[in-house]
Amino acid sequence: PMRLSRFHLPLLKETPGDAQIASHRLMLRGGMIRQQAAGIYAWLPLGHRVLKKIEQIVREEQNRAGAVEMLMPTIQPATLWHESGRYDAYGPEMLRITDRHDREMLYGPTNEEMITAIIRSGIKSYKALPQMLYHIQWKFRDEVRPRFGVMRGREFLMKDTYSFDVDAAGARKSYLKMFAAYLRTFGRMGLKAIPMRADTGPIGGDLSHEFIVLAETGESEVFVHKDLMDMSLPPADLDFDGDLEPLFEQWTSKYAATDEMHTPEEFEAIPEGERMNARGIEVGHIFYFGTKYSEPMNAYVEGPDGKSFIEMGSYGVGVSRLMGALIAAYHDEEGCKWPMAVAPFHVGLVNIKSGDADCDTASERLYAALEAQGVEVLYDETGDRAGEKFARMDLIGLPYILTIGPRGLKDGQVEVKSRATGEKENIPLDSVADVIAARVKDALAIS
RNA sequence: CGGGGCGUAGCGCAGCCUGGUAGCGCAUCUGUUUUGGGAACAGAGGGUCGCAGGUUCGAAUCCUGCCGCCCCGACCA
Repeated sequence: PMRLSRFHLPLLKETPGDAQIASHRLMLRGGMIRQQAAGIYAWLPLGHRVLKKIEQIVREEQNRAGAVEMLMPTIQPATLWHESGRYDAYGPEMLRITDRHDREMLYGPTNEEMITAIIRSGIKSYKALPQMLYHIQWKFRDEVRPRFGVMRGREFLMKDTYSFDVDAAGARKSYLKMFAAYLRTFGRMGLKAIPMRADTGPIGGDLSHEFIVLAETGESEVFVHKDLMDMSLPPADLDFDGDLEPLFEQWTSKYAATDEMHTPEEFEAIPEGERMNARGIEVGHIFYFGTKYSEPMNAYVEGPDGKSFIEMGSYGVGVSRLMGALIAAYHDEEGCKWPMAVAPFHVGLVNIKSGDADCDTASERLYAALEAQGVEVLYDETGDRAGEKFARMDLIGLPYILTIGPRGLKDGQVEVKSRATGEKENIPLDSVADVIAARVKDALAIS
């Protein structure tokens, strides 16, 4: 709960010249981010709240799937990367740093090496496997060309999970858990993310998928079977330890590929009315890569048949990029239209005539009542003009905008506007807190 | 990394070609009148013109070098 006058919310009426796409434009105009260098952004209070909401949904679904949270540092020693051979292989995308003792360090672009080192020193027996660990941490990749604001930043927040299994069959199970968890994660945010087969590199097999949200401004071209658009999400009580093969089969039997994995003959075999050609944003990527790191880094377990290298997979979600994808999916000319699950506040409360004793009293009471019910409220108690207040609320895109003014108050009514539909209704002042609280709970319960 | 463009007040821009006291709109501050969907009027404040060097009596403007940022391509959570 927050009073607007105390919140740092620097809005821009005009669009900064360097923002080319809607999500970037609205994040700047809505006071969510400010650029500090090419591809590097400060997260202002409003943007930070959304980022934390996204992060929390990702976290809950990881936990549900049985992954365990930890936190690895952003700065890593180069020694680990020499072991895997990637220090030389990674190239200029990796930001290399030298410390005061002339030691080679780097700002982590990913964490396979570090987590492998941690596991190899912490696990000796095959009985300790499987394990799945994740963290949500800032990464840095010195992209040749950062662009589209937070969609392709150099610094970005990523959730990365790593799985460790005794054998390939176990690794497949871990992979399927993350596959299911990702479907739920993106679905809960209101995004339709479609898993698409991805390049598995030298490992081969069918165990790499990109999760792609369809959006006009997406960076990659995608080809999908229309049926995938109507697929329902795995339920909240999905048994992650049960058999996930049918679910995997259901989602992967229909054609879905990005341009680099696209096979036109196969796609054109689908009846024309069922084909879809669109653009998309990659919000997640899962890999099974076997012993690619465990072998060079000598991460093994002892089993009945002697020692074996640990079978690994890694699973990434672009948390900060998701915020851009969400705006791409939910906005109009006036501003953002946040789904309840990721909205920075659930409702905006507008006192349209602050200074008027009746309006002030009613607004303060409603503010307190909503807060008491756990509703997150941004309360505009400023003396600005009505038009500015409404435009501001539309721009930042909170799901409900409650307006208290002399006109409605005369009849004991509060105007409630849904940002998503634009519909307005009047609700009695003495019941509006209950009604709205119930709706917010409802919207959040869809998970 | 190739190609293109930009850098002037918090934001959006003009001025540069043709050198001569730094401009406009929005925002901000003060006052008055307003107040139910981005108010009106009056006044005010705010600038190392990206940085450095050069040419010139004089440089935002011309020349050289550097830095930063954006766009298009090749590459990627």
